[in-house]
Amino acid sequence: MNPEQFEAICRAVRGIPRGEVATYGGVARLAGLPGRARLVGRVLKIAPANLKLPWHRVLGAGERIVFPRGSRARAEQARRLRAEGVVVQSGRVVKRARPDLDELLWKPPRR
DNA sequence: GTTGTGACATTAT
DNA sequence: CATAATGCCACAA
Repeated sequence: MNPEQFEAICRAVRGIPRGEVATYGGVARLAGLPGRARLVGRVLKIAPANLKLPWHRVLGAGERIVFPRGSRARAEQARRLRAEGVVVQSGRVVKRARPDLDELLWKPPRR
């Protein structure tokens, strides 16, 4: 990939707020590279750690962690997500830290 | 140049 | 739920 694409993808990933998540395909689209989900994965893999990218907020389709069960990365990602208040169950994000729209509409807490 | 692999996605069966 | 077919394309062998 060229440097611009690398930058665009890093920017998109950096743009994911704490407690929120995005998918590889979604990041690709946000980066202006629709259909290039694989490239996003590659960038996250080769991105130097000093960039401090919130890679743990990037998930596979269906908001699933893509790393193999039992792998170190798998556990690490779940750990980091939970540290932000995200609910992860069997490798899948069940609930974000901040209430989503559906929840607000279904359960308006205040009067 | 060809092939296999990979931090993926989408659609169809 | 699972598997397969496609699309995508960088990279290493």
